Amino acid sequence: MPPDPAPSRDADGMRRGASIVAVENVSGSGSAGSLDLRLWVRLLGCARIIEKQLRRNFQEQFDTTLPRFDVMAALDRAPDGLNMGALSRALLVSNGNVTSIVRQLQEQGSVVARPDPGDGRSAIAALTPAGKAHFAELARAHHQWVRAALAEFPPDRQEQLLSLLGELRRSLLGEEGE
Amino acid sequence: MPPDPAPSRDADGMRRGASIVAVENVSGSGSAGSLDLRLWVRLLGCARIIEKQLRRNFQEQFDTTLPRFDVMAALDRAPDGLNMGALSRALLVSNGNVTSIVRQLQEQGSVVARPDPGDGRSAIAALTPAGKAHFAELARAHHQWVRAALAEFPPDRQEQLLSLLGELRRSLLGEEGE
DNA sequence: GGGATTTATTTCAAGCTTAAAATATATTCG
DNA sequence: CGAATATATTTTAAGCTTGAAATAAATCCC
Repeated sequence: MPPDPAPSRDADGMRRGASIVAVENVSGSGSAGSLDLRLWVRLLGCARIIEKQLRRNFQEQFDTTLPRFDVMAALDRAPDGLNMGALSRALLVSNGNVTSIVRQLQEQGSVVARPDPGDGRSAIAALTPAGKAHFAELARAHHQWVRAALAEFPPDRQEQLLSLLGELRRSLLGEEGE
Repeated sequence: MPPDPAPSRDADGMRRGASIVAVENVSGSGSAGSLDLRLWVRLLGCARIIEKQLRRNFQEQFDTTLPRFDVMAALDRAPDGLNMGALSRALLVSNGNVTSIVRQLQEQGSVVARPDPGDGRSAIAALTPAGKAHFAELARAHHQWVRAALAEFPPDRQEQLLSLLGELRRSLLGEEGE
């Protein structure tokens, strides 16, 4: 039998957070890459660092996942429930994806799905009381994790960044209101 | 037989790009949510919008994926090749993940793995000439997509955002050099 | 009413992702 | 040398993700 009870001293099965990072200064002219490429790489990198922490926290502290949290959050804001299509639109994920996540939540008792009286094709998913309570706990922890992640980044910078990202988002989407 | 040859008029199996978006103003005090939560949601949203476009472009125009591109990019910058561990560290993904992506690239002829003469445990992966050529094409397209995505966002804003994200990244990581 | 079309959802195949377990090869040091 | 330990990698189980195909129910319109 192996003599070490250590949980995992093997290779590194946990780092993550940047993917495209490797693209930094590739295919560009100089060694620094072009402005737009560098911006994209850095944006993705920051998002992944935080996302990774959140995912890990959800897994370790609540044995759940970010997508499940997303679905619960959407349902929490819809007291009368939502059908699959509405959930899919709210979360911007594919329809088939919602199916399996809702199934998980049903199995764990956080969600119920009742047939839509007005449309035989749809069922309406909603949080159970237990699900609502569970979500409240998750949301509190989630907010705390985000706060902790951004704790060293001063509020005035946060304001600036928020505003700049708002501009970016508008330019990425329609640019309506030019 | 169904009379329409249309590729897909069914439900929406493609939207995506924000996930956590649903959390906007949840569990907060007011309707706007706290600053840090809003910042996080917006950051993730922007990253996903671009990421999604890139992924779709890779799929549709080159029948490949972002992770495969990442591995090729890392190998392109290492003329002598890299072993799995180095790749895993460079890309910040798990070791097991690299294994399967490299396998795909080997099967498609873009990568070869030769045994490391100095270490029997390692094999060194490197781009083949065909892989190098293919990557050059992919990188050109990738840069063009990023440029196009950010085209409406003015360069001075890009500079500002780049710098602010640099600060954010530093604060997320060590904060070394305070 | 009833066929054609549209809409809501599920199922499916393929691929990414991780963490943990399993292998296999080095390295250390007694 | 040889056992203990460390390192490199693969395999595996579980879950997310998408897009396409398959159902099934509703709507349109002749």
